[in-house]
Order: sequence, then structure tokens, then C-alpha cells
Amino acid sequence: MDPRRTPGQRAGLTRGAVLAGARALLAERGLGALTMRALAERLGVRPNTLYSHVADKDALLEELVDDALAVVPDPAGDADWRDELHRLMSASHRALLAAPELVPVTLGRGSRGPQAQRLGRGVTELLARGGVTGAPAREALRVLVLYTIGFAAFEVRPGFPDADPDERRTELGGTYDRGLQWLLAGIAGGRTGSG
Amino acid sequence: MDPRRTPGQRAGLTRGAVLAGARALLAERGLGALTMRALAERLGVRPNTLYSHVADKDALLEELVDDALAVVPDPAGDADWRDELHRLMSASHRALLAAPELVPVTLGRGSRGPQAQRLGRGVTELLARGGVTGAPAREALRVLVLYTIGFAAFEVRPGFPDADPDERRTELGGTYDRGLQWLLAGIAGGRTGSG
DNA sequence: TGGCGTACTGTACGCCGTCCAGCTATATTG
DNA sequence: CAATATAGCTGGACGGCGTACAGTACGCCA
Repeated sequence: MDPRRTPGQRAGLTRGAVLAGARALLAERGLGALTMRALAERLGVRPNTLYSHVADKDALLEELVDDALAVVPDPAGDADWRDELHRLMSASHRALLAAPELVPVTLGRGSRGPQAQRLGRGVTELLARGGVTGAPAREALRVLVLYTIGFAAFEVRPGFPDADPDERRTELGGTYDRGLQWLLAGIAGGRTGSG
Repeated sequence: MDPRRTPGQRAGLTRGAVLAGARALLAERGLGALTMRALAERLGVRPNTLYSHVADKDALLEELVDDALAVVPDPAGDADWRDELHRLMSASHRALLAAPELVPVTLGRGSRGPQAQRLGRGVTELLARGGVTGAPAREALRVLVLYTIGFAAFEVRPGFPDADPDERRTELGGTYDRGLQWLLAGIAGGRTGSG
């Protein structure tokens, strides 16, 4: 508890504890308050101690972002590929909204962690099940992913719609679904033809 | 040129010059290098001088973002509304890519400046011309805007596609267009029916 | 029991955005 | 043309940031 500790004495800090503390700090006080110094203080430790567990702040953020996607399930085996795709993307969307402060980071920094890659594989697999492969599949994947993250980013930003913040969440959620359906229809429709 | 100037002597700095300098610095050395101190040095001025022309760094960025959209034209009077909508969004997309470093800022900070509002009015007008009004129009506007900005953000991020950076630009540009067409088709298709 | 790896510390460096008080070149007024 | 107000610019500083370096003392294993 007390950070006043003689050198060499251990606080029993682990990498996981650092990440958990960062998540808590993020949730409670926002992205702007997530500073290495504040995180250290919350953990009862000097700031530089964090660097024994994390490469630097960027790496920490990247890991947080990727972890946020861990709750998204893998695609089920037998359902219709379009329904499944909708479910998968919608789950991702919800996962992002559950950690609103991280969304701008996601967009800004890219996120190529294991969870993001897993999600990519899932989408690709579903597309293949629907007969979409190769370059069109990569196209579709890109469109879906960025639409989802982009939408989440806007949902998270204050002041975008002029309506009451009450309606806002509901209305935006519906809007996301609508756009997603349009995209899925386009993907499915372009499956055979076009050039 | 020489910032070594006795107090009171004027550098002839204007608000426009500050913005222009910021744009140049951004283009040459990236967002990370756009610091009030660096900007001041480039302008031959002490850092605090900037605050005589700009409220703070946030305001400066916001203005830069909005200005980037100034090159997007208003919709023409007589063309097909879908073609026109495509042209408008595509122009916005290109405008954003012309200032890549600003895209993350756009998404992160929101951008409600005059240019953004003008663009919003243009889109709304075109949608109305196609018979899309009210809540569906707001939905469509949101989807189009965030798709465009979101896509630009991903295009700007390094390392997203696994291909050569050469093909990348071309392929991504085509992907943007494809997705945009899907969305426009969905918007036009949902015009009369659906629930 | 002794040595070693390492979690942790004190301290400090070089950045950052921004504020305050003062000075003076310029614009404004008579 | 002289007196005054305005406002552009400065030196200097404050508090905060991420992070590096070198040292210390604990826990573990031989």
C-alpha cells in the first residue's frame, strides 16, 4: 500500500496487475488520466518500476486494446454465414463500446495483436463459407473492420448527434446495424459478378 | 527570421501564418513533431507568442482539421443524386488523405467546424433529393461520414494490409469505393421499404 | 551459506503545454 | 505632431509527462 519502501523491497507487482490497474484507471478517470505516474501511484510503486513489467506506454495501450476484443467469440459452425458475420461484427462493436476510452487508441494505433488477428481469421473464414475469397475477401474484411471501429469511434465521441444523449445510444446502435446490413448485402451481392 | 528580437518588436505574425506554419510542419515532420515550441521556432517566435493568435493547441488542431475539408465542393445542381453523393464522399475521402496526419485527430476530436457542417448540409440535401429525409437521412449521413473518416484513418495507418505499400494505396482506394457503393445501394434501396 | 537475478528505488534529463508580468512598436486619438 | 491606448512579443517559470541510469536489497537456487 505505502509506496514508501526501501530499495529492493518487493511490491509483488505482476504484469497482469499492471494491466488490470491500467484498465481500472482508464474506466474510472479516462484516457487523459492514464499516465505512467498515476498508474504507478495507484499500484503503490514508483513510476519507473512499471518499466520492469511493460516495455513502454505504447505497448501497454496496445495490449489493452487487443484484450478488449477477447470477449468476441469465434464463429459458430453451422449457422448462415451472413447471420454469423453480423453476429461477429456486432459483438466486436459491443466489445469496443465496453471500453470507450480505448476506441480512439484502436483507430490511432492500429491493433495487430493476437485477438485482432483471431477476429480477422474468423471473418475471413465466414466470408469463405459464403464463397467470398481472395482479393474481394480482403476488401470485405477491411470494409467491415473499419466500419465497425469507425462507428464505435463516433459513438464514443460526445456531441456528434444533435439529439438528446438519451436517444443517442439507442439510435446509434440501430444505425450501426443498418449500415452493417447494407454492407453485408453488398458483400453478398458482389459475390458472383462485378469487376 | 531571427527570433532574437527585443521585446515589443513585431514579427508580423498573423493567425493565418500560424495555421500555415502548422500545416507545413505537419506535412514535413508529422503529427508527433507538431509541438507549440517547434511551431514557434519555425515561425521565428517564442512559444508563448502563439497564444496571441490561437486559443490553445486543441483549437489549432480543430481548425486545421476543418480547413482540410474546404476543398470539397458543394453538390452540383442537376446530376443524379447517387452519383453526386458518391462524388461528394469520394472528394471528402481524398481531402482527408491529403492531410494524412490529421485523420486521427479528426476521428479523435470530432470536428464540428464550419466546413464539416457545410459537408453535412450537402449530404443531407442530396439525400433529400433522393427521397431520404428525417431519421433515415440522419442515419445515412452518419454511416457515410463515419465510413469515410474511418476508412481514411485505416488507410493512413501503417502496416494494416500485409501487401506491398505500393499496391496498398491503389487497392485501398478501390476498396473504399466498393464499400461506398454498397452503402449507397443500401441507402437507396431502403428508401421506400424496410422497418 | 553464498551468489545471482531482478524487482524496486532515488534521481534526473529533456520534453511538453501554458501562464504571468513586463516591455515596446504600432495604431489611435487629439 | 505629441500623448495615449492597444496589442504583439519576450524572459522566465510552473507543473506534468515519458523514460533512462545506477544502485540496493530481497527471494531463489546451488
